[in-house]
This record gives sequence, C-alpha cells and structure tokens, in this order.
Amino acid sequence: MTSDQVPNSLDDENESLTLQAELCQSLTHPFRLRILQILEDGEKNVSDIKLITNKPQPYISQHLRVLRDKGVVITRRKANEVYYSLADPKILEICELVADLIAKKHKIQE
Amino acid sequence: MTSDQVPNSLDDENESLTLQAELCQSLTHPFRLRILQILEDGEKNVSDIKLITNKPQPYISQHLRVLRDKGVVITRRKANEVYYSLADPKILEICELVADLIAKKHKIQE
DNA sequence: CTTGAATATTCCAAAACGCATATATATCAA
DNA sequence: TTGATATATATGCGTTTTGGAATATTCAAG
Repeated sequence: MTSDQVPNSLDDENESLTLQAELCQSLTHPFRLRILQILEDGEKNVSDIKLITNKPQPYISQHLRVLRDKGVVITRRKANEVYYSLADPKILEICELVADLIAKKHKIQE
Repeated sequence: MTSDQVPNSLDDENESLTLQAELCQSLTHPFRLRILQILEDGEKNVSDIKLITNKPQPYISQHLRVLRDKGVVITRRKANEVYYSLADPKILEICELVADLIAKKHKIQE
C-alpha cells in the first residue's frame, strides 16, 4: 500500500540505505578488511588465508561467512577446498577510498 | 618495541585497518547514511535534519555524534545552532560506490 | 563405508549497539 | 537572572555482535 507503484519512493530509498548499511557492516572488522586485501591479488582458499594470517580456522571461516552473506565475496568449490574471491572490483575501490581517508586524517592529526 | 622504527610494518597496517573498520562502522546505519545524503548539498543544523527526516531530536543528535566521533562530519556553531557538514568529499564517493554496488546487485538478482 | 583433510556451524558469555525517555547544557533575548 | 530555543548527554533495557572452543559437515581416496 505504500510503495508498490512508484519507483524511487521514500520506502525504496530507505530499503536501499538499509542494504548499503548492511554492506558496510561487513567492512567493520579489521580482519575482514585484511581478507579483502589478501583477495586483491586473486582467489584464495581458507588454508591459504590461514597460512598468511596465522589465525584459527573457525575464526577465518566465520569472517568469510559475513563477507559472503553480504555479497562481498563469492566462492568456488574445488574438491574439498573452497576458494574465495572478490565479488566486484568496486569493493577494492571502496577499501582504497576508506584507506585514503584514514591516511589523510592521520597525516593531518600529527 | 615492535613497530617504532619501520614504517608500514604489520602493526601499523593493523592499526590502519582498525581505523578503517571504525570509519566503516559509522556507515552501518541507514539513518546515518541518510544524514550524509542530506549533507551532500551543504551544511545543515539539527533542526534542518529534524524537519527533513521527522525523527526525534535526540535520535538525530546521537547519530550525528557517531559520525562526528569517526571524523566523518564536522561542526560549526552559530549562536545556539550547530551546523554539520561533511568532513571530506571522499565520504560521498564512498557512499556512491556502496550505492552503486547495491544497485548493481539488486538489478542482477531479479 | 571408513578415514583424513578442508571447511562450516553451533554455542556461549562478554561487550557493544539501538533507541526511547528523561535530563542537562548552551546561547540569546528580555 | 529568567525564559525560550537549540542541541547534547545520560540512563535503562532489549537486541546484536564478538571470538574462542567444541562440534559438525563435505569431499575424495582407498
């Protein structure tokens, strides 16, 4: 009754903002950002990430699940290994912009 | 003892990732994203935002505080009004990229 | 069908978050 | 100083998130 016919209504906008907020939620943990960095140069499986980061396997899988639930990474199964990769190159652009912002602020404040 | 002399060390990187994650944290609420949209065309005070969004004043102030704590917005006082504006235009680029990503995914999935 | 390697899920307690209500502070004008 | 307006902070409470440990699932090989 509220937003069925008119596209771009306030409800649609709010729904979109909610989706955007949820995507950002997946970027709120340093380890998940680290994972995205690692995936920057191609797909990796959990064992690869474990070797690189030296974190417990369940810890890694849990964070990967958050990233996958939010559609930030996608998976490909090969035998009993699961390879993760970035779902969209725009993800990296976002991370870089965020890093730039932090770097700039950090520079200013010292 | 661990990261005083070498720049770009693992510790510095982790610290930077933490700051990046914290910045993203400020973008994880639809209402805060809405505020950033509203600030897109210039500074606004709390009353302006209240008129536009029709939300309770403390609710608005609380979310503005999160944005300010993370350095996403800055404030300017004029008499008893407080004007908020974006701290950096890059913020908008980030929001747009996030919105693009959501829009693209939304389009694909229907 | 069993085994072992790789990955995923569940469970739990502590901490953090979201939001409404109530209260406090700041500024100006009279 | 008092009152009015604008904004900020405190409080309380239900919900969510976090991270580690234990457990479960998946798959290929034999």
